Amino acid sequence: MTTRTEESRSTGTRSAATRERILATAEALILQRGFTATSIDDILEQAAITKGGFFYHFNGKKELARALVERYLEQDNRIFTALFQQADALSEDPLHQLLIFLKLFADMMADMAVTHPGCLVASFTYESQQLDDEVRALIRQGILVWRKLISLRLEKILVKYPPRQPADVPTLADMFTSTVEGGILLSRIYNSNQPLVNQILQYRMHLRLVFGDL
Amino acid sequence: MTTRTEESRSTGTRSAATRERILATAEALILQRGFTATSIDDILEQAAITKGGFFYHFNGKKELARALVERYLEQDNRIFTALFQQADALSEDPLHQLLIFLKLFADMMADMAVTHPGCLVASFTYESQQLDDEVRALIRQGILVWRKLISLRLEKILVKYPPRQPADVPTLADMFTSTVEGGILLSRIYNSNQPLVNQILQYRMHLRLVFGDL
DNA sequence: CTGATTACTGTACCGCTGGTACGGTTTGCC
DNA sequence: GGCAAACCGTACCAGCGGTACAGTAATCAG
Repeated sequence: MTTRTEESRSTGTRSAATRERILATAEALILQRGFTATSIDDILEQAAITKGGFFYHFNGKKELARALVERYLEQDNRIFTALFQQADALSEDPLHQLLIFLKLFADMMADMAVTHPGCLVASFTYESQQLDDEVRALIRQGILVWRKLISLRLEKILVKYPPRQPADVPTLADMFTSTVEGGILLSRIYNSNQPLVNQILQYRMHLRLVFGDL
Repeated sequence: MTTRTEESRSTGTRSAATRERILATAEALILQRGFTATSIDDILEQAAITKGGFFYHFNGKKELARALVERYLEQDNRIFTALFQQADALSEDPLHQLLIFLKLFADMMADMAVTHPGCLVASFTYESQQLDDEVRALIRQGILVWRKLISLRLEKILVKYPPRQPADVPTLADMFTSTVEGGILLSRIYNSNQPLVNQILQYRMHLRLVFGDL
């Protein structure tokens, strides 16, 4: 009955696979419905696991939330790192590297089959009261990582390209996060990835204008 | 016991006052905790009303949501209209009018005593599964109004100011919404209004750069 | 092959709360 | 003083998060 998808043969990875199945299912459901609106029973049903099994892996819903945020930030980090590596391989110039990264990112969003499911960080931020301080700290940490990622590149760019207007690096870096989160919201409302893609490209144009590349 | 705050004497405005009290309380709570996580009982307690009284005014939680969105969009509209009127009084030039509007808006956000409570539109978008199609339509409608408001002004600007780069009006208009929503999210996470203000001003700078005002 | 450990299943249960319903009571108004 | 509108009080129930635990299947060490 429990249609196991037969991943992870051999070693003791069975546990990890189940855990991952729970996390993936929970993330999808929470992005659709929100954290509070997603019951544990909902997750159990879709993940084809029993309550006992669930509580074997997680002590409760809050610990699930914690694990979800950690997983999400790690995933996100992997994606960004990969895209930056690609971009860095295509140019030596710090400005062009960042511009290429943004183009690659926009392309990736455009190529998504379905509408962007949303960002767990945003979803949790709007229900932060239901989560522990620890989870909130994790989220803030994640945002700061994104800020740092872009900031480092902006600093390098500043050295080479005098900005057309005085540029505040943290604000310009935060603008990336702001653009993505705002774009995702628009995409959810318009039910299409296009707005998200457009906003990312607009942010890209902003950087080009600020650093006199146009 | 029921500490009525003794507003609205005389005429049959008692009902409207109660209704408004419920709505205001509900909005504050929902922005803090999220829609699903806000129980009717929570609202009853803070609004000093009983369950019976509540259901006299609203058929249920979903209808409350509907009323909240309507109220929110109306409020929002009033604020934007007022700021635009102020801006239009200060300049004849379409570009400068929009720039002044953005400055006024940024100032308003900066002057808020507490951290921006969040946007109901965003909050509901992330829990849209719990709402009727009607509410979702309302939200989309609201977003489209904002787009239109800015688009009309951008069109006028385009006539006078040739853009430095080909400008897509809807995308540039959506960028306002995206900036505000993204900024609000940042402000919630950083627990300060500054990021929101900074993002609005950065959007303002983007427009200045695009339309060659710098 | 065996036995121990891990990784679950299945079931039964509990306290609590969110949402609904509705009969009764107060208040305002002609 | 009578009639609506506005509001109170209470009762009800499904469903939630969480617990407990006995039984069973998979995995691995020796």
